[in-house]
Amino acid sequence: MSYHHGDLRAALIAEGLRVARTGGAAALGMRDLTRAVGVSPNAAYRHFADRRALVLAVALEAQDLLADAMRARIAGISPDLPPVASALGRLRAVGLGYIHFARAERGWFELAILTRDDGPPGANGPFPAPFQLLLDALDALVAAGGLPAARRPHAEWACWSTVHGFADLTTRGPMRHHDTATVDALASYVVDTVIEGLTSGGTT
Amino acid sequence: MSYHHGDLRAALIAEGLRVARTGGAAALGMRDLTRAVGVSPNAAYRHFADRRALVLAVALEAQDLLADAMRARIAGISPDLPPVASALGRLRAVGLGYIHFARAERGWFELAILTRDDGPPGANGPFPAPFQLLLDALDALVAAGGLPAARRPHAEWACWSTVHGFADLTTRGPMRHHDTATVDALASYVVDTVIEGLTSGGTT
DNA sequence: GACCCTGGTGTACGGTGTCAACATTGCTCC
DNA sequence: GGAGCAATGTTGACACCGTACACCAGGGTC
Repeated sequence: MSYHHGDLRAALIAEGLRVARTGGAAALGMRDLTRAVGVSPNAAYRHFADRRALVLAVALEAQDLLADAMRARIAGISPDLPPVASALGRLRAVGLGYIHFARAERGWFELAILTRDDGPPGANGPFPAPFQLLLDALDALVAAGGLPAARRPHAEWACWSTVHGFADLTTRGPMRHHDTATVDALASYVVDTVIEGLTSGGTT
Repeated sequence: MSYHHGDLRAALIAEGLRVARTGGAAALGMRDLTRAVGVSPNAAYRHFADRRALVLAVALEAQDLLADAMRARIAGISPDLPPVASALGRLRAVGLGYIHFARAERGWFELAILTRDDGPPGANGPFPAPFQLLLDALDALVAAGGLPAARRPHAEWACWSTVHGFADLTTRGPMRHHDTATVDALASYVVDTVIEGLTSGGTT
């Protein structure tokens, strides 16, 4: 057995992703991961400051997986649709993709929404990919004429709040054990409700 | 010092509530709590099956505190308002009370939204008090004529998703470090947006 | 007074994250 | 090609955790 591992950092992240898929962040133990990779516990400290750093590294990968899932759903939209309908479909896809991923991959989702505490989003580096997809979808909706420009500001927070809240309620919360059909129907309803609130004339 | 404690269970919960206020659920350690109360670690096991059970017991108290905060906010609504405006104000108070509590008392909030996994809400015993407040507010809005009865079903999930999502985003999520004024403004905007989506005519 | 139930104590086990000191390897430079 | 060195691994230890097991103090009841 070779003394050096080759790429221990990558191996730990890969194994972390594997076990976190079903076990969530709690399954990412220093000793467990190093054991699975076939290395002594402290070897990990050559690549990660502490457990938290390792978890965050795995979380970044999970965030990419979430973004991929959302993009895949966006790609499934029929290309020959009128602009507004297309933009609306894309916005819906962003939300429903988020929700579907949360339910299909709870462990990964738990990681994906983990945030390192280094100020507001976008302050250090670009926005996280899933959030950027939402911003793009909203901008596209404005460009297509499906949303008045005056109502664009802060719309991302309304959307993200609803979608994220629904995802949380149906994974960790009280709707955890509801059957898939019910949850899917509710997801559509909930997403449509925010979009309705966004697009219809209001007070502010 | 008397051999028997008197009411160790209550003492543990009280101390738990005290430390969880700033430390969240993670601060609820068997050894820490028993130490603080002046008792041996294993004494707790006469009253709680395991750590999880203790945390859930404290969580129940926290849930009551959340409900109290929401009720206090509801009580602050001007009594001489037209019925619809009053009902709307009450619904808003439910949402904003939830959000405000989440931000003012993160530790307690983290506990309050903890759910034991015993089926859907209401299946075993009554609904949690905070959720019941939401149901009541929605029903009252229908009674006052502010929401068509046809649109009442499932409305609670749209409301709860948005409000809970916003609470999560502003406590654990990316808006964690935004200043209070900004968050307060966004909270109103977001809550109003769902209500708008609920009350204005839609597709379904 | 003998009994047991309730609610505490002490000790111990296996687990964790992490620190400090040491060993091994491959790369670089004279 | 050998010396030196940085990178990367290992071993051992520490403090801490949740918890199982055996034991014991006190109060209530027959």
